[in-house]
Parts: sequence; structure tokens; C-alpha cells
Amino acid sequence: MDLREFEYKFEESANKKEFIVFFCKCKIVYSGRAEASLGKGDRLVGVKQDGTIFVHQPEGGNPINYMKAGGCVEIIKQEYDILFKAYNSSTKEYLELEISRVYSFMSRKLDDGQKQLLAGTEADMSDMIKQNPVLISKNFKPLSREEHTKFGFIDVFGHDNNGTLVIIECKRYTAGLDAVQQLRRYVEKIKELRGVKNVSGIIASPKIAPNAEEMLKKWGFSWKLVNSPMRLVRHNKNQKNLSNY
Amino acid sequence: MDLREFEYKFEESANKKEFIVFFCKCKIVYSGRAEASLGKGDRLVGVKQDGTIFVHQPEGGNPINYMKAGGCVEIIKQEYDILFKAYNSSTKEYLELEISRVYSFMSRKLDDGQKQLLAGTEADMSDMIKQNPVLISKNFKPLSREEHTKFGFIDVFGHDNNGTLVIIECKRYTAGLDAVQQLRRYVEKIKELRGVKNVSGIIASPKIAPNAEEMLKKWGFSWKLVNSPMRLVRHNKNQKNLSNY
DNA sequence: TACTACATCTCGCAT
DNA sequence: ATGCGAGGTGTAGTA
Repeated sequence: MDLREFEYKFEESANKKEFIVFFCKCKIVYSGRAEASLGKGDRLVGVKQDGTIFVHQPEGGNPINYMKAGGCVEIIKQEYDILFKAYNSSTKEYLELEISRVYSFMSRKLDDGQKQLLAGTEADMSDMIKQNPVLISKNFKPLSREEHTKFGFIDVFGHDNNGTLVIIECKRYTAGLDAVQQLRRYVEKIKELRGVKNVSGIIASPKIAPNAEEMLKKWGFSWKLVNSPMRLVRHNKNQKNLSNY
Repeated sequence: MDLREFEYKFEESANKKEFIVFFCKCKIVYSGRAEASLGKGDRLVGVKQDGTIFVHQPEGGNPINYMKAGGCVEIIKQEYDILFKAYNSSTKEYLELEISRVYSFMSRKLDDGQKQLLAGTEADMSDMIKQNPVLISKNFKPLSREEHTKFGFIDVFGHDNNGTLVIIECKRYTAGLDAVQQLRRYVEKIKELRGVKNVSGIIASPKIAPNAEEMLKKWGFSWKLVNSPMRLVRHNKNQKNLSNY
């Protein structure tokens, strides 16, 4: 596509605040939270209706470059290329594309008021434990869930038969060292705030890393195998239908 | 665009392993690591040359749905819509788009062998400190950097005038509780492994959160203000040139 | 493959 | 605005 034609189309679509995407060959420089540069190659560039920008290489999951909404974009036709400049004054980020060729272009005003519904998160997991405390032990009595305190938030909080306070940290996947330290911090804080000596710390997760388990034991905590809820519901349900894959 | 025409174009482009993008109206269901659903709305759908899939809503930074490379895609023409099914058997993830309209479509084989060069990361910061230990103190003698050990990796490791071991944890931005706990873990491990009582722990970052600082002091560690390298190079350089923004 | 920690992480929530 | 933690986190590096 002729660069002048691209310039015209881009300006027109940008003025209408349409979602713009185009394939192009370009060189990229980013400066802001870090300094990045990328040599000449073919990419997909997108400019969303709110000003969000993303650049995708032909392979790989994440955009290689991006800018959050809130900046401004300017394109400048030069003799042999087009400069695409994006600048966000509040975050002091700068993205520049030196576009030498544009292969395809399309744009459209998209209308979408939907928000994604999500199930199977860590919040669902702590909810499940609160509803079914026997998943932890038959002596566990939950009191609260997702409790925000000034030093962090505790996934599930309760006590056992003897009145000993119990703090549970949930992880949807393998619990690592970070999870143990999180638990440790909460337990220490609760001990301090409530002036009690015995507080049980439990990690509830489908799995725990060996080093994490070692550290857990060292600190007198324990681990309970709990699978995260909703895993593979659709997969199992559609197993036979997808036999063609 | 007619759905039959879309079906044909998609199949053709997919067979040629081109990068495909299209605007459409669709409903989405995801099942795998969680369960997600999204009602009908306009979106941009992309299918990369390696099979990566992403779906963008007209606003917001991240794709609302995606699949990593490694799965397979199938499209099925139904009476009033098109089913777009993606399935990854290794991760047991499933993504389904019920496409009721396709507005625009484009595809192309993209050629890009470039990799991004990045500066200003945490690794660069620890490197800077190793090169300029005076950033920490005039008594600090660095020994190693980014040292991987079996219990974790230490950003900068060294000692002071008195031979006391020093462990430095770098953060490019505000250091939080997690950073303090990381440091704490390393210090404890080093004490244990080397059988020494005094090991200094230092956080090097441009900023530290109040709670984090409190915890730091409680554990006898300290904080040193160190700015991350390479920040705003382009911003400062182009400040005058970008006065038009 | 599993584990660890960084990321231009992003995002939401609570203070 | 800042702090804090989750994320369908992704990604790289190492054992």
C-alpha cells in the first residue's frame, strides 16, 4: 500500500476513533520504563479506540511493544518512510515506529459492552474452602475469607477445636517459596496483633514445591492438598465431541 | 462480509500459515486453567503463524482471550454463525468463538527474524551496582552478581571492610514486602550455609513502601536509594523535540 | 520437566 | 495516588 494512502487512511480512522490494525515492515524504538529497540521486520500494529497501542511479531504470545491508553499518536510522512510516534506524558513513555512499508490496513468502530465472567480463581478456591471447611480438616471452623488487613489479605481465616487461630493461604497451582513467606508474614502479624503464641499456618494447593515444603516444615506450618475448583470442566464435558482433534 | 466467504478465506490463509486478523461480532467461551465466558460483542481476533490466538476488545490493554501456540484450530460453518474452536491437547485448554458476523478480514505471511534489545532491566541494575559498588557504600566490595544457588538467586553478593557478607536485592521500582522477604530468605540461607551470624541485607531501589521499610528495620536490614539505570534516556533526549505534545 | 524470579508485567481493590 | 496481591499471568534461565 502506498504510504501516502496509508497516511490518509490512518488519519481518517484515528479521527473517527476506530480500532486500527495494519501489517507493516518497521523498525521500533521504545523508551520509558526501559530502553528497547527492534530492527526492521514485518509486524502487526494495532491502535485501539482508547489509544492503546500494540505491536505483534508474527510469532509468540505477547506484543513485542505496547503503550497503554492515555497518550497521543502522531504520524509523519517522510521521503521514504513514515514515522509513527506515540508519547504518553504522564508515564513519560515514548514509542517510535519507522514504517518503511504498509502491506494491509483495516479499521472499524467496534461496539462491545461485555465483561468477561471468570470462575476457578483463587477467590473461588477460598470460597470453596469456606463453604467446605472439611477440605482442610474436620476440626477447622472458618470465620472469614479474603480478609483485607493493613498488612495484606488473608485467603481464609478461622480456628480449630481448641480455639487455635488458623490462617490458610490458597494457591491454584504449585505453591512456591513466595507462598510460604506470605503465610509466614500473615501468621507473624496475627500473633503480634492478637498477642497469641499459637497460630496455625496452612497452605492449600494442589501441589507444593520441595523447597517450599521444606521451609514450610521448618516454620511449623503444614500443607493440605486441595484442588482448585472448576478445573477442566469444559474439557471433560466435551471430551468425546473433540475426538476429531 | 459473508460468512461463507470468511470461511473460505480463513481456511486458505490458515493453510498458508499466514498471520490472520479479522473484526467480528462473537460470543466467547474459554475452559482450561479457569472457566470464562464473554457475551456477544465486537472484537478483533488474531491467529498468528505459529498458531497463537488472541482476541482483543475495542478497549483495554490485554487480550481478553488467548491461546498459546501448540494447539489446533477448526472452523465450522453453521446455519447462522461460524464456530471457531481452538484446542490445545497438551495444556487441555479450549477456546470457542461463536461468530455471528465478520466485518473485515486480512492476512499475510510476515517475515521477521529480529529480536528486541532491552536495557534497563533488573539485571542491568545489579550489573551497574557491581561496576559501581560505591552506589551502595564506599566499603562495599562486590564478589558476584545474579548468582544462582540451589535456594534462589542473589542479585549482588559481596562483603564490607570488616569481612561481613553483604547481600543486595535490587528492585527497579518501589520495593514491597515481597522484596524484603526475598532478602530475608537469602540472608537466612547464607547464614545457615556459611555458619556465620552477621550477614548484611540491603535493598537497593529508587523507593520503598512504608510497610516494607518497617519490616526491613525489624529484621535489621537496610535500604539504599539507587535509581534504576537507563531510565528516560529517550524521554530526556527528545524532550525539546517533543515540545509539540 | 520443574523451580525460581523478572516483567516496559497488567489489573483490580482497598487504604 | 499508593500499596498489595492475583493472574487462564508469560517468559527466560537453570538444574
